[in-house]
Amino acid sequence: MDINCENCEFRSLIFDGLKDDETHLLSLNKSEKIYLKSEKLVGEGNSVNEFFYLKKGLVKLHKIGKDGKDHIISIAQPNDFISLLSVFSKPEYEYTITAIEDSFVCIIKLDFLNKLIKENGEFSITILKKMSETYNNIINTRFMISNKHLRGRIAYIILFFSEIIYNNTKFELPLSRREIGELINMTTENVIRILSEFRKDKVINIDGKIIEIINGDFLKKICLAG
Amino acid sequence: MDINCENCEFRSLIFDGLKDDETHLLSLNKSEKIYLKSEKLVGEGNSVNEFFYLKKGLVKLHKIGKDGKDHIISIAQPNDFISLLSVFSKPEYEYTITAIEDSFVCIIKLDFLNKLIKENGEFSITILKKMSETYNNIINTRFMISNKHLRGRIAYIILFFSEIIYNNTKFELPLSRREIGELINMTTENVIRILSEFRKDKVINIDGKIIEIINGDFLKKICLAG
DNA sequence: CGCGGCTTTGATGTTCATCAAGTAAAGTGG
DNA sequence: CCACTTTACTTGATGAACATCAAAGCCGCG
Repeated sequence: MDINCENCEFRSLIFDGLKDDETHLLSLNKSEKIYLKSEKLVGEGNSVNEFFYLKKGLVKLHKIGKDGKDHIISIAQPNDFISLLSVFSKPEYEYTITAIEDSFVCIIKLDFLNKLIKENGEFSITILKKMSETYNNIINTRFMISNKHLRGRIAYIILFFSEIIYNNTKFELPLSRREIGELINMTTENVIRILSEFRKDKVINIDGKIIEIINGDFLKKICLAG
Repeated sequence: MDINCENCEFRSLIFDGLKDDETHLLSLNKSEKIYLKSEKLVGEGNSVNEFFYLKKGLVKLHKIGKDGKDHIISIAQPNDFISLLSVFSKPEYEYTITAIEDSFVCIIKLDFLNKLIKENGEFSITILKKMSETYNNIINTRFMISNKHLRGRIAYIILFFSEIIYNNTKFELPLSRREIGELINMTTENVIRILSEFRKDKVINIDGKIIEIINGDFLKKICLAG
């Protein structure tokens, strides 16, 4: 399981900036792990001493609201630093991270990462940029979703999985209807209602969790219109 | 106007970590400026080559949505790095920043800041932490607001200005009713309606933009209840 | 003085959550 | 492997929360 980081095919642009000796040290300070679908990587309140890098799979970042219901903050995909949100500001995770597909994760000791940042100026700039992008992405997405009507949100989420995650007009939803509601702020019933509506209007085909986009232009129009 | 950074009374914890010669260089690479209420510091699309640090006053970070309406993302207060959101990930600002009170700002050249980050490892960690906090704060606030009913949102915003910004149960709102709506996602009419309701119920006093909290416990209850 | 922007209140309609009820699917224990 | 329980999915009916529309008063400003 333990691959040398020098040859890691997944090594992101971030770690490409490291010097050879640093990359070698990285090999010694990381571990790798597979999490199965619905397995928890970290829980809200867990102490932060590692840094998770998603190589393969899909995870959700979520948190229980004061209403007692679960809310999904974002979906992370391969090459994302999935613990970026909590790692520098708090001693404990503010969110729970759960695999929504079988996921292959690279785990780096936080002490080592901090050392790298302190010693390698270029690397620290790269991390700053990546972090800024990650956060901006989340804020922009949440902003967009909260300004859409239900039909627009469903259109958005279908296009998100089709274009951003699976790069295919036909794909299997990694989330239940309830989870989709938790992600885009609507009730399970309405998720189903609007999916059915799109099916009746021949915008998509639905077969359980398999979604196929028939009229992508319409979805894009609805998504933009809000 | 140009004060040496060594003696700057506003110098935040961030810059306290600098070495003496770096602090001196900071003096040479910064300028200071006063923006009057409703004056724009930067506009969406402006190129990012400076870093703004708010010494005194209050600014809003906002952006035009696809609906053509303005939306306020967050309010920044003294000691905040107000351009933190765009500065590392994009060549242009994604948001507009406008003073909502007369504001005193310290402007640092971005080149110099990048140099500091590369050369001073401790400083780069401090910036990472500050950035993480800023972003987390925004995400948590937006999350909280979007999960509240209108009355809860108004209660929240009154408490926000009272407790976080002005530290006083009586204060002058720096925002118009419309802007409050833009900040907490509701229409101007409903902002007014619920403020009036709170006034009738003797929860607050209103005199134009002057708000005085009478029943703070009730506000806290409503704010928490959602 | 008149115009536009801010504030206020009331009436109306739409969007959406909630409630209810039923079917299908999936996990659990004997 | 089957009965049992739970969880996911689905549809319809109802009502609450909220946006929109309309109208009027107020104030600052050219």
